[in-house]
Amino acid sequence: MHPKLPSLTAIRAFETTARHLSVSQAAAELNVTHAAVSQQIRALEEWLGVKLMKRVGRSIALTESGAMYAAGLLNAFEGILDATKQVKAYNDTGPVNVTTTPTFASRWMVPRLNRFRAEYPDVAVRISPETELVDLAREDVDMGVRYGSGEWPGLVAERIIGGTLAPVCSPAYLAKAPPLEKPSDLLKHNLIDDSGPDEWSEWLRIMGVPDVHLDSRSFFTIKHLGHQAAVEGQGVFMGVVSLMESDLKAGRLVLPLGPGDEVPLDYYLVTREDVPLRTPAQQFREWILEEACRPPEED
Amino acid sequence: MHPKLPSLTAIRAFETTARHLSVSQAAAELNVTHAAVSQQIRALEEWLGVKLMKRVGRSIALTESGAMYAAGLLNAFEGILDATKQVKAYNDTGPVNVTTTPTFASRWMVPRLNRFRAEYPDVAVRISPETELVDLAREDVDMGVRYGSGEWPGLVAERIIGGTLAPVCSPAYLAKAPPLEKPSDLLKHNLIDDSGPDEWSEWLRIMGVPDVHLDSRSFFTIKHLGHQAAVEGQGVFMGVVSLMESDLKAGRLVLPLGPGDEVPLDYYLVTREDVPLRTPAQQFREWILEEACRPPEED
DNA sequence: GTTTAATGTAAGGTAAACTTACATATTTGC
DNA sequence: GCAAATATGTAAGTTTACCTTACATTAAAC
Repeated sequence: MHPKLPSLTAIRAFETTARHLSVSQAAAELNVTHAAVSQQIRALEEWLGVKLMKRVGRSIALTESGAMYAAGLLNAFEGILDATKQVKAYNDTGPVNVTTTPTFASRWMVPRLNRFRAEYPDVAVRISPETELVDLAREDVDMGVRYGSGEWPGLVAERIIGGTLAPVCSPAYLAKAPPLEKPSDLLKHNLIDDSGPDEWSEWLRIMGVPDVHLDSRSFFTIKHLGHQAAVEGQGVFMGVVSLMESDLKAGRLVLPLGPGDEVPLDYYLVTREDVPLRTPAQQFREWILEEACRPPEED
Repeated sequence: MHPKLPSLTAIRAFETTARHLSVSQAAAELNVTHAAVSQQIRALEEWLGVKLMKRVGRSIALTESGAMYAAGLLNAFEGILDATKQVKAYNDTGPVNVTTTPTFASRWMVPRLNRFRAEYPDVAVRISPETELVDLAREDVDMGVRYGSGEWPGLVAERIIGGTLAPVCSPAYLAKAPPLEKPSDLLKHNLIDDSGPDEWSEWLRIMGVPDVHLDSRSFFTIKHLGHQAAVEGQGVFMGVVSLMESDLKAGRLVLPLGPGDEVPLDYYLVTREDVPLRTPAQQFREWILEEACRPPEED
């Protein structure tokens, strides 16, 4: 009995040539000579009994049958390539790459990492604090931590901690500053901002202080260090309560207005829906989700 | 630079083995020895740096990675197989196979086939009159002629001729039989049927003769020869007007009640939506559609 | 415990695939 | 319009990837 499939080498030679519409370029891609490719195509045509390509001037073109065949094969080879990439990625034992916001990294992740290291000494983890949102489809990223509603298309989001926002300041600042008893009082204070004015105005709008026109001069704009500026008594900072627990417990910061916002934004661990996590990343994911349930500790 | 893909021979060996979960069976399918397959798998595992299969007792099983990889490859190889089958089928110059109803075949198709033969002497055509509906997905069928509404999922339907139904009988029969002036008169006649009672009762219902209880004894049931029985004066036959044109013109049959039905059923040429017609079938299709527009001729 | 039926490994053989070399065809440039 | 440049096509010879043969290993069956 005849085999069901022609030589795979021939099929690949044809597919590559069809993609480039050039025997020479195909040969270059396959690291062989053009003669090899040409012969493979001829063999395939003989096996099928069908002419797949024709010479047009000094280049080549697909016949109708060839175009049909190439379309099908293109798909199939892409499938093989994808599957191969996926297995290799899945078995990559390199460091787990986690992209996250700078705040979450420094206030939540880093303080706990030593516990992970103790539990899984063989798994290397690389935390990349990124100001901008990183596309998880990037090959060098295993997972991310995002602040938002938990709805991201194509991604699986698992809640880590609440994202309740509240204004905070140091006890010293509160003592010597103007009264701060209701949200609208905030307008007379130094508002520290480390990302953009949106957080403040959004929060004020929700708390019933509408039509606030905050121009950029209303702020200390200190990139990524707003929290520290608040501790040092430079003004009022808008922060995520669950990321300031240790400062609140230690009395370095206070909540003059109490936590009261209902913005439904939280911190989520996000992973790709379509690609399975490789083993070390699975371990890190499980650890994070366990850690998220753990009650906060004294420090 | 390393090639992007491992040896395709190795990939196929692995895919086949994964499908059978047996090296020996895979070897049998590939027409090689088990040792060849075993070595190919080992080579693939080394190339990937990933263990894909493990020995379990005296047979083998897939590892997690192996299962993942096999699933992707299975798809891809099926794609290659399908594409290959399709090109071969597309370029098959064997006879065009047309499945159709016996009536349409004998009354419309066969009388015109000599014209097709004259136009395309190299294209062989095989008409298969089938009482039952034939699945067009069958590999040995290029197209079909079906009687119906023109709506079939997955199929392209192109109208050939109208399917208007009407009772017919021979002039001699009409002369000596009871009067036949309105539809309800039919109940006193010999009704010839060659498929089942449905056509008659459906037609009578539409023509405003409801609640007719026709039992099988009301009929001459003469399989596939009803038309001829009518010509011979044995009773009234329910036929498709456009398939009886020559008899009507020649006076062998008459329409005692005139053509009057509005059943929206016609004869359609149907082809598969997902598979392109091979060249000879394309030619036959075009010829049929041209012929459908042609005015009827004397004979 | 021997037999049987599967997979794994190593050494050597062979055919498929590749390279080299030359032929052919068409576009480009002068 | 002719030579040069740039493609692809074909044939003969070489290489190497793949396969076979032969034996080892393992576990289930009897």
